[in-house]
Amino acid sequence: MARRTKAEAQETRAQILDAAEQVFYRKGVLSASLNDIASEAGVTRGAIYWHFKNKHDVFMAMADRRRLPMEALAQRGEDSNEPDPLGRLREFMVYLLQQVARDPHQRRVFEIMFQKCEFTGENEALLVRQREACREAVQGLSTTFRNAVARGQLPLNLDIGKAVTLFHSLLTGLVMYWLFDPQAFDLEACAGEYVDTYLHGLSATPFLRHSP
Amino acid sequence: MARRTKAEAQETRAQILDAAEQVFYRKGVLSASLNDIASEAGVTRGAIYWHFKNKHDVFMAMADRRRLPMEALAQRGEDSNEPDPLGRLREFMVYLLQQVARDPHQRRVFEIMFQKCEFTGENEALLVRQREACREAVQGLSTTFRNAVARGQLPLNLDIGKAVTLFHSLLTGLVMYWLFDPQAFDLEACAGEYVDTYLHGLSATPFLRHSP
DNA sequence: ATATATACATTCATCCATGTATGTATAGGG
DNA sequence: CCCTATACATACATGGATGAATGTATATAT
Repeated sequence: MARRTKAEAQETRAQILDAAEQVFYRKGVLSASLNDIASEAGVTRGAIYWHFKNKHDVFMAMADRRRLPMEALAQRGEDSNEPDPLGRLREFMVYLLQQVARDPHQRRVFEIMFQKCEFTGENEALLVRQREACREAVQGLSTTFRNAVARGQLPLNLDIGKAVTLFHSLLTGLVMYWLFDPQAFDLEACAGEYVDTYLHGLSATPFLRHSP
Repeated sequence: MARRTKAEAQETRAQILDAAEQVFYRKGVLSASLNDIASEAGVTRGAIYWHFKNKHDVFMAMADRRRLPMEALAQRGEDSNEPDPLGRLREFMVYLLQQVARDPHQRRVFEIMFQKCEFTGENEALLVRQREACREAVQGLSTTFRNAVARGQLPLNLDIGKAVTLFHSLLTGLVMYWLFDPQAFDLEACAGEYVDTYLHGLSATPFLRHSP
């Protein structure tokens, strides 16, 4: 086999990333060899080295590809014209949780990140990137929360920073716990209930308030 | 150097585990070689192979050693004579969170488990063990919650299973988020507030209730 | 006091993953 | 129609980690 057309080349690139996702999931990122990925993709290591610099490069590309398509959903609450920012927030949370429970792709990528990856050496770059992405998300969420306060959906003296921290912790914790032990509880069915408990708490709790 | 006394041998064993903790933290479990651990401990690989079967064995031993000394604290709420099970629960939660924030050892071990370890191949055994330990903990916590209900500290129709799931998710999420980005929030200072929000929510929320 | 098991250190053989260098057939531009 | 960059496959050199084998000096039991 030799030179393919450009479209075909992009196809093999995608196949390599698909294969990487599978192999990373089965063997872990560090334990997976480029040979494993190559044979899973039906190519040789040469193909991988043509499209990517090394395994780390493959890993970054794989992580990038499944960039949550949820950002759009999340940002709907940031619009100050949105009459129901809290509703959008709820939608987003439930959707995220159920998506993890339903979509095997999402689940695999999360599982790779949480359980099959060492964030060390080169890979620490990914941690840094995710940290930055997370901080941006926190900014956006803060806006949504402020909108909800302005619309009277949340108390005026709510400590938004702490609310966002709890938001993030709840989602992270539920996803991690469920990936850790899927039989422990039914994430898809109960997502709404957990989210509602959190949201209701924001209004009902005497905590999470500004001091003055 | 040659044969040491039994006490000295136990000392070198401990040194090896200390070194493993350091090296695992710096390089990740899989990336760390037994040479790294040996030189960090001031011994040769021979010593490690004497005390342990292989790297995986070292890893398991390390994980075992720092078995949370919190179990005792957690179990205080399981005693049906305890007049304030909810108080013990709160104590435990706050203690756990603050311990992670304060004790570098605890923090390192958690960070190794969450960020510097691939749960794959041999290491999956650890996941299984932790899952079992977690399920036992869930049993104990359920007892504590039932005691709290019996004492009138929590509503009668509280869905204890879901309450425990939220409990676990909240702690996991807060610890993970903070280890992921320690500058995002002050875990030590705010631990109590987050815990109180959760506990208050258990009573105040209309959710997490049994259907009948 | 001696023998033996112990607690390591040292050495060796092997394997496997990586990176690179080289080969090669073809797509696509001039 | 030809040339060259492309899209891989193949071959090779290297290094580092593992596990086992062997060496060795000394606790310790008898």
